[in-house]
Amino acid sequence: MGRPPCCDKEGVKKGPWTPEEDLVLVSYIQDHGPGNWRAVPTRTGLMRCSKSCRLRWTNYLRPGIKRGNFSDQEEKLIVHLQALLGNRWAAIASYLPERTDNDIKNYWNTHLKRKLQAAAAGSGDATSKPAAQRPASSSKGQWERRLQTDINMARRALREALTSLDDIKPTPTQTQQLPEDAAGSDSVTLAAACAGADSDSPAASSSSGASLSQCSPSESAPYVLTTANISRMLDGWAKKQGGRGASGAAADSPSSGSSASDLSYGGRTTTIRALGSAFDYERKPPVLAAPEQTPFSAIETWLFADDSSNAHAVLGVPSMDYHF
DNA sequence: AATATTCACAACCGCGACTTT
DNA sequence: GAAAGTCGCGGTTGTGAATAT
Repeated sequence: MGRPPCCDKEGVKKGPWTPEEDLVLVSYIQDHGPGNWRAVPTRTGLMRCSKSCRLRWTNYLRPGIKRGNFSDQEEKLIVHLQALLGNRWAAIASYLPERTDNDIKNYWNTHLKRKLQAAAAGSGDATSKPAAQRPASSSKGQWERRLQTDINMARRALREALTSLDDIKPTPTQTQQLPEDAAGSDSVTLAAACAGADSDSPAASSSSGASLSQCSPSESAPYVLTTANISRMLDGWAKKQGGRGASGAAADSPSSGSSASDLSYGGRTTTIRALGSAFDYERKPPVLAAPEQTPFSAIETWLFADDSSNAHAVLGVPSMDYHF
């Protein structure tokens, strides 16, 4: 039932977001939480379509997002999850809570795909062939059937990759945990907590933003922006500008805790000061700290458990034993 | 120094799935 | 059950920065 595109209305702004727009959006979500995106443009006065607002939030403004420089671990995890899941970026992103599906997709398209193609050309190893490179003529149903036969192969490859990283991977007790005051008394690794919401079913392969909300026992908790998160967000802008040789004055002082940031944004320079007072509605501690390590423990547990039926118990995902 | 090319990433678009009426 | 509305996903594009010529 065709519906008109949501963004073809006159007066709807497109293109890069300004800091002012970001602040308006963040402020609104701070008060109301994400969701009901349809209402966001009218209630905030933003001349953006609802889809654009949602995208901006989930891909850029949402707290807990790590930007830039994918680690070796993350890279390997993405490669193998892509082999396992195909181009289901939202599902892959649910295993990397700090990364957005868009980020992962971009990184895949710009770095990893090329890398793998070069590697495949060198080795001719068909087993490492990404799912995206499988014949496009395969229907989804056919692909799903192949998943069962591919899965052991992919798991083995992932196990090997992670085994080679044993020296640098965190111990299970070092994996990221939700702060007790935000997540309740149970310590739960993010990977496990979020994977529980993912379940790899089409209906549940939500964006990482949705996963966040599902991870939270309290609907509003993950979206509370602290000054630290906002500062980090601004540092991201500044770093980006600095990294690209633009006029980001804060580029060489990441996470400096400075109360003022000079930001070059869309060709303009904006100075934002005293964000703490600008975000007086901060009420709760950050739910997601900025961890240095990607949580692998649950995935590894699953991998090293030869009984694939344990997957749902370990990761909180449905058992993979499909019946065809 | 000027121009062309490549790279990286934010944002847009179309579609399918899901929900509501 | 059908229609309409909304949301989320994946593919693609546009643009600015970096690099090469």
